[in-house]
Amino acid sequence: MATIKDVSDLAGVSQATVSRVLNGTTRVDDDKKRRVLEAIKQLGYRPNAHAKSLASNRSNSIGMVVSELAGPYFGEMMAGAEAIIRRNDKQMLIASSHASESEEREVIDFLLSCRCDALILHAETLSDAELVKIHQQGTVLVLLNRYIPAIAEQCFVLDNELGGFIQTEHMIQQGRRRVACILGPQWKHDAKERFEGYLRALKQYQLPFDPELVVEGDFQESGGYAGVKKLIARGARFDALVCANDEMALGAMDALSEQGVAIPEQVAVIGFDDIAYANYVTPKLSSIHFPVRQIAADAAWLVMQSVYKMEPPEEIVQQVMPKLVTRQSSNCG
Amino acid sequence: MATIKDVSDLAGVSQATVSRVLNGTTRVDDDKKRRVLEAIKQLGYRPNAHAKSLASNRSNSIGMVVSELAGPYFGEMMAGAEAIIRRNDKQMLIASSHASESEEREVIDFLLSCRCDALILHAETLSDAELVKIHQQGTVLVLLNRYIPAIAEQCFVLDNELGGFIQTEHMIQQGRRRVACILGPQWKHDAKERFEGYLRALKQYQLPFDPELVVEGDFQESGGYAGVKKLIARGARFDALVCANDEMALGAMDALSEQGVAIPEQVAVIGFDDIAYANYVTPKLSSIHFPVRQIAADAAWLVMQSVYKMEPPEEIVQQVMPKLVTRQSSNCG
DNA sequence: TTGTATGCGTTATCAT
DNA sequence: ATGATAACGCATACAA
Repeated sequence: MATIKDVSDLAGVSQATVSRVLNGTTRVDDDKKRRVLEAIKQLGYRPNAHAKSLASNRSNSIGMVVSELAGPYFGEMMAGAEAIIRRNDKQMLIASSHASESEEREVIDFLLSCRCDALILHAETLSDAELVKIHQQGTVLVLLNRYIPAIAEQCFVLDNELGGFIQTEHMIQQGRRRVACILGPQWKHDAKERFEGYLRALKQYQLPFDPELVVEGDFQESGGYAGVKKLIARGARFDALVCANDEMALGAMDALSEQGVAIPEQVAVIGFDDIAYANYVTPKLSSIHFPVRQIAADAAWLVMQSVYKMEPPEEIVQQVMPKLVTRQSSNCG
Repeated sequence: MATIKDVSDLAGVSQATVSRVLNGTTRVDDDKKRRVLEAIKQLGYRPNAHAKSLASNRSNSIGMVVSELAGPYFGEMMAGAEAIIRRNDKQMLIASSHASESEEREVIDFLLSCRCDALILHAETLSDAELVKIHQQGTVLVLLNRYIPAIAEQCFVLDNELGGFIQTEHMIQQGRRRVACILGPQWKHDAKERFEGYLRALKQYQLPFDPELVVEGDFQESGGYAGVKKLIARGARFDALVCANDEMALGAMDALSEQGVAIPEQVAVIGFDDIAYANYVTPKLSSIHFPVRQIAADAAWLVMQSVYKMEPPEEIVQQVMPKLVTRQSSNCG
């Protein structure tokens, strides 16, 4: 592949001049400029990004880490960040960690090797200390759906506990008294917080906590399906089902239908995240709205601002409040 | 950030020696090796990927272009490729084109600037000639869901026409005679081919083609919803609905339910792609199985093979046959 | 086994 | 405005 030297030779100018017309740093004689552009086209020249980064100590790229590349939640997250990054003519490098600690460390290492100008992380497994350390070593980083007091200014979060509370409270206000719950993996911060919200709601409305009504899932459809099967197998009786995310709620609804349980008449169901498909199942799924796309976009803006001095069009919101979205599955359709 | 020189200084060896223990190219004295590793840890040294690529003329990265980062179809595609790439210790760079010609060209340019060792493309807008040209210029590239005779060995495809035929035939075999169809954007290759399959099925079963029964959508849920509204508005009568993808089918089912139309009793519905959610809507959606994840994985293997001489565990399949998956929406639940 | 020296393709700092 | 030339951080051929 052609180099800048090939271009300068063909155009009969110095490498420096080629670099100048490429980057527009200094004015260049119109005639020479034409010759350079001509040579570039003729040779099919493309600047080598590696050489550029090496020389300029800027990669113009933002690294992003998500748990999975597939799935509605992370899809929205990636899309939200990318839109902003691309709008500002930067590039985004995406890597997935599969929520494994070793992989999470590995991909962050990779992105640091790429000398990303900043990192946007959905880090689930790394310790607070480890993340703080990366930040202290001089890497600009932003955290999604995770709060670490020491670097609070870098965190973008939804109040998961309140979300869990709202879910549960909604069920109770619909007149339900035996509210079952399918939890997310309890080692995950958000899953745990959502569970805490569930507990607080029960307490506030003076309903007894019954461990028989609670099962832990994996945030996947299959986990929700299995969760309902488990509840039924243990003979649990419930008239409402709070799910820690929408995907499990879909699986749960599938299992309930299979058992001939009417939703919401016999069991009201509510999810969390408000993914697009919540609106396309029958009955439509009530949920807690989690504006992931917007949050990720705001996170990207924070990076644009602190690294490249670009100004965001509106205020950046780092703490967003969960919002109840009622649909048919909780009898409000 | 620390450089290789900092490490060699601290360890009291030459830069070359550090490079050697890093890459394991030559045997290094155990003691020196220890000192180097110690220095690396102490300094928190991370090799600069840019310098590495520049010096070795290898980036160890595969570029991937998809139309969107969000959505079940591309999510599966990315996940399928990434799994294989990461298993072989290479990295994947993802970029999205939003199915716009200028953006598609732009992101490919970016990936070429990154000197990716190969490209995996879901290219919808670029001309055959343009893609062939990239290939001829020496870039290893692989095409997903697109067939270009000149570089057939680089193409991974599903027989979309046959898929469209099977969809339609299935409806007819269910005893339906007025088969409506919500098309994908007709400038897209796959959407057009699927439509051709629809037409062939009608012909083969001697059903008249009625333009009133056909609307063009945008491959999104909202497009499917709007499509049904349009059909109803124009007074079209139909007892089956073939949708060019699942997402439009979900939107269509939503619109039908809203109108009080019973699925499948009054109108049978079938989608295309067999996304995960097809199994979680009510009634469950019949579809054409499109193993995107597997195809993308195979595509990645082809790259691994041709660029890095890695051997795939099984045979790489570049042409896959569409497979009918019957569920409740077509009365086969 | 180890060190030295050169080159990779740019940008940036000088002169001119 | 333009041209040399020295970095940038690493791999590698060559010498020792």
